[in-house]
Amino acid sequence: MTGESDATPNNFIRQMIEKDVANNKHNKLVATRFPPEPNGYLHLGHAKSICLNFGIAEEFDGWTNLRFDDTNPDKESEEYMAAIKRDVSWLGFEWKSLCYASDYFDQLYDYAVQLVKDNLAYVDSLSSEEIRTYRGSLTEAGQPSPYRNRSPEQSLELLEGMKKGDFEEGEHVLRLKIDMASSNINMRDPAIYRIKKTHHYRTGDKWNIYPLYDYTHCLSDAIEGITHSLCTLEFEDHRPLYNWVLENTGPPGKPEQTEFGPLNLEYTVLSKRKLIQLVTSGVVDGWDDPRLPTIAGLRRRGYTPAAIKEFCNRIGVTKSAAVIEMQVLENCIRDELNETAPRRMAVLDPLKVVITTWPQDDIETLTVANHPNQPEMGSRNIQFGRELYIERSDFEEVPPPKFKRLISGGEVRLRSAYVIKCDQIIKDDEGNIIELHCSHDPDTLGKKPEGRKVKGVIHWVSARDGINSQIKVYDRLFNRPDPLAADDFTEALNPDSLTVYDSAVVEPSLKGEVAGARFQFERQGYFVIDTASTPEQPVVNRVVSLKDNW
RNA sequence: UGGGGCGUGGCCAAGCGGUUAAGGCACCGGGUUUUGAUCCCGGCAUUCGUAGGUUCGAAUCCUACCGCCCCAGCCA
Repeated sequence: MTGESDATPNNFIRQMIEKDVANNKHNKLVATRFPPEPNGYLHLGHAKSICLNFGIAEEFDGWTNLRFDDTNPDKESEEYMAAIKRDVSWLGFEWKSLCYASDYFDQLYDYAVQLVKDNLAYVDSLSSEEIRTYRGSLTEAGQPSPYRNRSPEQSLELLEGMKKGDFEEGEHVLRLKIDMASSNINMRDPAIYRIKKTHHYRTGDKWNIYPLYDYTHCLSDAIEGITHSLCTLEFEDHRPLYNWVLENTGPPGKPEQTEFGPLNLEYTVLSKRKLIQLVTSGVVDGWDDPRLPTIAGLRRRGYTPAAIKEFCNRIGVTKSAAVIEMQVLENCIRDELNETAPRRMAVLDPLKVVITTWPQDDIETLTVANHPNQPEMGSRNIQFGRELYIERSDFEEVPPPKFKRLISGGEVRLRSAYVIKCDQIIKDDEGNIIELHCSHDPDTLGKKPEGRKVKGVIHWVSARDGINSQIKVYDRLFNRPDPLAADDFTEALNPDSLTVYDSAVVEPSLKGEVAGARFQFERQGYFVIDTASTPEQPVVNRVVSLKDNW
């Protein structure tokens, strides 16, 4: 692909790992994990993490686990797990092991029991509101819970009761005993187990308590032998806790957490919570709506794994909170499809043209290259006849300055065919242009016209042979670059994010193309055959427009 | 006003005491072109948040200040 970054992506994490390997750290092993919670579909932000985790392990001959962080059965589902697996695979990555945090529930519980015995954890019986109050604030130290000095024996008994289901949700919680006065709020005796009597899709009804993230994640990393635990910036404050748990439980592995900046993209949202809101409210048509920055949405939109990976390369990995412009993403898919997509012609908004100088029933077969600079992509035949369709926007009665297309009395080149001249405009009673009568210059097929210059070229489709297609053109989902900065982000939704062209006409060669096939419709953009296509009528999504410097 | 981070052109981002301060996206020219695309050529930071300091030499080291992001779930 043109423009593809040739160098290995260099960033501070890669440099750190390179150093680790050189220093024989972790016995030169680079083991990473991609640990999504199965509570939604993956999006571009996850793609960045996936490319980083799988990419870096691959580069250093290590491995990567896919681990579901399934510690909150209230929000998680198997549908999401299936979608996540499909998306990671589609991106082209292979995990070493498919893991689940729930696989470690027994071990996690054993470690918790040991922490209680070591007087490093206790059962607190304060309500969640009381715990919040006791925690203090950003500027005030917290106060110890009255239950903090409960004896290990008593805590153990209560913990056992919590596990067996003797208590109601919220009655007790298991907390680490660290430092209520810590300037890092995460260290003020964080809860590590809560009572939750929810059925778990993997462990069934075995557990009435479920471990929390800070406790689960580091131990899961250690148990799996992860060496480099890469996560986003918001967990930076959690690193001391991550290390505290590992130091005080002593699992076999010694993973180290390193944080990088999350992805932000203009004119969209990359937050599972916000995305789920758009999906459930019906603002968009499911998780794979082509307007969404989900992997499933991008796939349906016509993006390729290579383009998404290239995007991840181009944006880099740093510790700053970067906001990437949409053009960076768009240019990745343009660069790829410019090279690989066969060219076709399609008219989204048809305007009929009658070539009055062309005999009524004559048909001429034209052989047209599938790609202007790649002859190896071959050619196809298209029919030229008396009646054609051109794009309504390619004709102007009162043209703006520098308009290079068809005007009254003017000439224009029909792409791969003849130069025509507009002789007459036909209008209906209301004054709408319904048809154009043109004459053609028979001496302009494959050659320049004699004695004059025709600068415009427009696309067309034969009225007799063209087939109807539904073409969907997408625009940005939000009309401001930072929708989350609005009081209510749904108010920033772009009402014109989808335009459907029901009477589009495409070359007959598009008939029967399989979903996922990509083309360039000349002068317009790159398009992909949608899964909703039927053998009779192709349904086509616009991936991205061509650049338009006019 | 506690703690943790981040500040290099419009947006990303290399840079790791001695370089004319990479590269991509965007933008502005000019050339080729039967896609206003692609491609090609050229332009685009005397300066690295600001102010001091160290040094023969600072985007890189030190100090202070300024700005922005994250943290007070029994979410992850």
